Amino acid sequence: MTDALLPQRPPVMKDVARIAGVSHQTVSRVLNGHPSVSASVRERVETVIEELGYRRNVAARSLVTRRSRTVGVLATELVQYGPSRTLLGLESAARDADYFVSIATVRDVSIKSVREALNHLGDQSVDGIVVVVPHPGILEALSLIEHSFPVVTATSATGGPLGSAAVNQRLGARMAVQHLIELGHTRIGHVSGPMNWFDAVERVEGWREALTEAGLQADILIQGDWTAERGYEAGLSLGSSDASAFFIANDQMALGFLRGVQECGLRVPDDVSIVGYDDQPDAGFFYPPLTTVKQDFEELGRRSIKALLEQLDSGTIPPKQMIDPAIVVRASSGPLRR
Amino acid sequence: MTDALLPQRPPVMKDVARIAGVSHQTVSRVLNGHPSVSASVRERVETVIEELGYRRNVAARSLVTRRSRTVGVLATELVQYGPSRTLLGLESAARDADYFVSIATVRDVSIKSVREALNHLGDQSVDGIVVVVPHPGILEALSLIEHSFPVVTATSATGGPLGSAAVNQRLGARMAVQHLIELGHTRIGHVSGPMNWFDAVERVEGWREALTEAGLQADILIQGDWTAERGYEAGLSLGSSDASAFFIANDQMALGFLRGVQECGLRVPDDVSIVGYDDQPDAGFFYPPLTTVKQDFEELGRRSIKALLEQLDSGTIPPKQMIDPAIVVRASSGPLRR
DNA sequence: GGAAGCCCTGTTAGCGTTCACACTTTGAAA
DNA sequence: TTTCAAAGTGTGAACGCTAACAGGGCTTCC
Repeated sequence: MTDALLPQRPPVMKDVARIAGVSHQTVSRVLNGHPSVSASVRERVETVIEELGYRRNVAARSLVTRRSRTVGVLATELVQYGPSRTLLGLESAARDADYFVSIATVRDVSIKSVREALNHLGDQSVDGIVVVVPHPGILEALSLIEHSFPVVTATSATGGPLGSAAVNQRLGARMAVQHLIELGHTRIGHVSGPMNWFDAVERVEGWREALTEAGLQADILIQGDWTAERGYEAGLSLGSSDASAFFIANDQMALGFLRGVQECGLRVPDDVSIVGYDDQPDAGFFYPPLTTVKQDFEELGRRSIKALLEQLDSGTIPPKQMIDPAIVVRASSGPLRR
Repeated sequence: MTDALLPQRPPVMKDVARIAGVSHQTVSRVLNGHPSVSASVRERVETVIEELGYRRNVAARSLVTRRSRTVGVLATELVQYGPSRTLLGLESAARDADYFVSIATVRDVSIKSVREALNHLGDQSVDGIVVVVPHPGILEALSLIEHSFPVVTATSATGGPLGSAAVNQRLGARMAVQHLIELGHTRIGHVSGPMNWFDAVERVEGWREALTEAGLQADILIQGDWTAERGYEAGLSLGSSDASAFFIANDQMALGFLRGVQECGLRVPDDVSIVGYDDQPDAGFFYPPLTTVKQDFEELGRRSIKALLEQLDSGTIPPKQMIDPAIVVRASSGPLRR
């Protein structure tokens, strides 16, 4: 009765219903786009909703529907270029589909921290999660831990039974190596990422395949860890190999590698050609500008959400999505000089 | 009765209560750490909770408490080094405090997109939000839009009526300039960020203050936009100034600047000294390694959450937190040579 | 010995939605 | 005319939790 004049309480469905002269259920129907509501009533209700600034209470809604319209993002290394861009794509696609995005990061790949992160997301009763953690270790942990929601991965080209979107990193690596072969190089080394990353494995495989198919040896392999520091060390130690070109698994390592190589007195690309991976925004301003492989990580995020929502709607796992890379040629790679 | 054997339905409070032989309210009390529960009952209930793997339903809880235990993060430029690190800190602090983190990004600074993001977070009835968007424009929009939850900013040293944590960027800029003055430089230029960023403004101010206090002119100012490309252009145009040293507002621009300067035939640091800002992970592997200012952005995130939760508990706005920077000296800065 | 207090526990009533169903009205088919 | 279906609308009961109150023991005090 009296509550008609208490503006401090946000309006609820009943308020809308009362003012529009209908039942709360009709308001609900309008809100959910139910077909059997007459046009005139629908319009009247919508007007009142607008006037009152009514917004539906998600807690009450998800209490009864058992859906939260929230997707969880399980992430790590959010500071790395790829993952952070992916997150951006995830968020915008989720918002477009009227979903919320809740994040949980893991600091390490232990079962314990994955379980904690999963519990955290589970507590919020997310409808599904997207894993932006590119370690097989995580997927293993995931398969060991019981969970009640669909999981989609947003990373590499391999990957197991889970629905996923992926950037075709193997192809990207092949393109990089192909480019070097076309320039006349025959001894092409690789500085890889840590082998507990899918991305690293895929890029190694692509490197190896391209060389083998061209009848070349794939025997100069240095394992790195994505950091510029490790790339620098690899560059310094280059003297012990006879490679005239290197494919480096990411741009940051390539940056360090460039410096290491140049400190040894070698010139890039005259003495050694270098190709990176990621095309992070400043790769064009390395010294010299870096030839690298570009991936659309934002698109990866968007497709992952799409795959997850499809899985949520249909219950079936949609076919894997592949996103193709492109090579960006700059000054760090050039023809072989002998 | 019969539902004791239906494992597909996740257990609810009543199930725990029944098995433990208490009322559901007692279970609730145990869960919420209410003092007046006897030790024996508490233990019994906890055992059952453990056995059943019971987890409390947040939707039901927040329906009645009108709190969601969720903090919203309003962010943009999540790919930039500072913001992405800040997000990491935010997430871990929030999780420690048993809060969820829900993100909403804005692509531009228009009132429209801020309102949309705010509505999005509001729909989820977040308890408060942390703004990681360093534009005054956003704060302005924020103050124009009606919102019903506390807001904390995580950025710069100035900032208005809102609670906040901040990195002391003015001090950081002063330290950078101080360092150059100590090396004997008297003509010190600055390449700034876009002036619609607090961070950019603060760094300019710090630069200006340090110079003025030393009795030096602060008249060589180039406006940039954080990108390496713009830094590169600035570096190329350096010829038209008589500066022997430059303070660059972030590392990415410094990278481009380095390259531009060197393309002009100048050597770093022999002909010109350069100091950046951020100490992003690969700054030590630029060519030459970059002297820069380090900020603990993760700590910034943590303190922001702390400030927000305090505000949530006490209702009062806690005093602003300041995080001090540190200078990291590398090879890109050296004594003045005349 | 009874009133008063405390500690612990249970009962009841919401929170704001959606779901399942029941009820009217209308129009067409029988 | 009667019958039935379909379209539109309303009613009541969940959903799983917490808040407020109510009660039953026990001690304590006059």
